[in-house]
Amino acid sequence: MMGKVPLSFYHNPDTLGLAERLLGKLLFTKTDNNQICAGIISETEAYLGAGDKASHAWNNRKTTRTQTMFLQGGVAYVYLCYGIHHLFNIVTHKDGIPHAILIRGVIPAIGKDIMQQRNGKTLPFHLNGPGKLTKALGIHTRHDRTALDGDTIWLEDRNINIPRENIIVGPRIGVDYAGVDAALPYRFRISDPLSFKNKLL
DNA sequence: CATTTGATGTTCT
DNA sequence: GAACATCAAATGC
Repeated sequence: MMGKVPLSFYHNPDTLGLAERLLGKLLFTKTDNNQICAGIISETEAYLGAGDKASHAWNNRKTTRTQTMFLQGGVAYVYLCYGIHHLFNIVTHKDGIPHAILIRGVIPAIGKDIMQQRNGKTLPFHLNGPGKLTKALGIHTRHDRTALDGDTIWLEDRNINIPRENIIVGPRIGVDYAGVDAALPYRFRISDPLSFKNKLL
């Protein structure tokens, strides 16, 4: 299963399973300057829509912003957080079910010089933080609703397999407002990204 | 070290 | 006008 991830992958109703399987896949962008960058996904969070208080689409709340999440899986949901950070999510599930997966971390892999320019100074080995990777990859709120089978933002599977014992599952970050749902184990991350440094690419 | 704060803009009440 | 799926720099021990 090499190559570009097909739209059908994102139509899967098992959003939690998808969030885990995204680890190790490559996130590609070809945005502002038409140059290709990619990073290995190292951290994700699942947001399960209507029944999930931490989700923007909790209780099927439909607004201009959240409409994107109600689309069929396989499009980008990009929104602005705290006035500064553009956060990138992947919409999953079928049309009308507002599930999404937030990408919280990547390991820069391709086009690192471009990513470093965007980042300002140096480019760390591990870009941990949802606002940081979008900056380095050139993802902007203008990419909201971008289909992930095009040539602007897409994922590729390069057979990087993350063993189960190297995946840490835990509660999501920054969602304390969500009451009991804040404690749900919907966050997935590679336990020690540094240990993969030599195996990758 | 840990903790607080300032930046900044869109959305929702 | 408050809140917000954040981050880096400044401040306080």
